[in-house]
Amino acid sequence: MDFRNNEEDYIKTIYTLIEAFGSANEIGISSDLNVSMPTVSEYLNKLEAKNIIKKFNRKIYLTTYGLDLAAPIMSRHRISEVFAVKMLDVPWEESHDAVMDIEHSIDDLHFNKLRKNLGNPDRCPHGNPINIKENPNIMEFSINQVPEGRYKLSRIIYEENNLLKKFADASILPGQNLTFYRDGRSIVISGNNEFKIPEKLAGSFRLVTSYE
Amino acid sequence: MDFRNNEEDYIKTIYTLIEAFGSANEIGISSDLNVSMPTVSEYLNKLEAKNIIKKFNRKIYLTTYGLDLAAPIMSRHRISEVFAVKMLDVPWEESHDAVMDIEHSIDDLHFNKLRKNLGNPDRCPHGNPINIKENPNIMEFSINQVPEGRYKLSRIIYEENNLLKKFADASILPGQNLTFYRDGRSIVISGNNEFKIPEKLAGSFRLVTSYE
DNA sequence: CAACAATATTAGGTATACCTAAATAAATTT
DNA sequence: AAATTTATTTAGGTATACCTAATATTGTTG
Ligand SMILES: [Mn+2]
Ligand SMILES: [Mn+2]
Ligand SMILES: [Mn+2]
Ligand SMILES: [Mn+2]
Repeated sequence: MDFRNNEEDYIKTIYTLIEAFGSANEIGISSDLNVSMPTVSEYLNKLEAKNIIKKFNRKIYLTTYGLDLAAPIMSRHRISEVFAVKMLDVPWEESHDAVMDIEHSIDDLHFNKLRKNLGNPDRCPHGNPINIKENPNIMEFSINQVPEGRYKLSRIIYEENNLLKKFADASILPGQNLTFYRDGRSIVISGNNEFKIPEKLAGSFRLVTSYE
Repeated sequence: MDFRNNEEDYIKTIYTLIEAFGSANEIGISSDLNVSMPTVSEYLNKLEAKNIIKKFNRKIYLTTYGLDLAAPIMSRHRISEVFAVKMLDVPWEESHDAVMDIEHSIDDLHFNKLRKNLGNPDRCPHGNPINIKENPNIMEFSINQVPEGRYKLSRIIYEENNLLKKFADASILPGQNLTFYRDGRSIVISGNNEFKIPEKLAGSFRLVTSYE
């Protein structure tokens, strides 16, 4: 009876799952928001009735209206993460979890001031754009689109704690280089050290060609 | 169905009313928190059952335990106000209202980091101490304790929007000088301009002798 | 001191976001 | 195709913080 998610949390989670993996499903939402499946099912009905999401088969998508709602939500989330890193001394890999209350507690007007006073960042600590409607104009690929090799990490879309920790431990933050190779249904990534992640997560991190 | 107060809000409001006026009552709490009288009555029963408050006649006080709870709550509130002024460009007289969500959304550990990164303030923008258990060792008086005349404003405990605005408009912020005289049941205060406030509020602002 | 005003409480009800247990539907395996 | 596993929904219920209308209590004052 402690954490209660609100509409913004549902939209944020759905947006992120779609951006990372193409669509969202109820299991993913349930595990990201730490609520039971019936709770998700029920909540999605509300979002559907409000024309925020649409389901095809069992895949969940945001409507155009839903995307319009998502833009400022993602922006507030990502500015909050920059704030957490710069003003609360939170390590970048923990910043996603650290802001889950803050992001709802400041309005857009004040978030703009905060962003300015933080030096006008345009990416969150994980490399994701603060303005999702701005096309960053970068040639980004997800791991399943490119051959094994060496790349620069552009961003990590699905900001899951354990995943982020692995990157942090290997000193691979956005902007840094990594090498990867496939091992069956897994992907082995190395920076300062090596770690393995399931192929399912491949869509979540985006790479650019490394010119170094 | 938008704003919902939680236990911290009730404790903060009760603490403030007691500090400003000696005790709290249900009407004061109701108007400060914008909730109906039955809601207050009901909530106070819970706080009493939890040994946080105690009623004598109709006057409400915090227990020792309640005061222990109030200390970090007031601290978070007041650090939030400094943050609002410095990082969100909020005018000092509006900062109290601006932080009503923020103050609940950051834990003590991170509030300490924030405070440090804000330059270790020890007062909120209204002059009130961030650490309420530290005795500021200042000879402070409320208006009903001193003769008419010229004083330095030390702090404004009851941070009510209209009240703060009057001080701001007259350019009297904590640390600045004011002159006052009595006019029946009102008090007339002047800084850059003159305004009148009901005697009831006298306890809320504290003065020190001005040496200028 | 009765009358009126101010303050507080009771009674009965709402919305939101949760939950467990059980049922159903869809996708994978044997 | 039947059996099993995975994903989703239904049914029925909880806690928290609110509300209005009505009633009771206390304080003030003519
Ligand atoms: Mn994040
Ligand atoms: Mn991020
Ligand atoms: Mn305040
Ligand atoms: Mn203050």
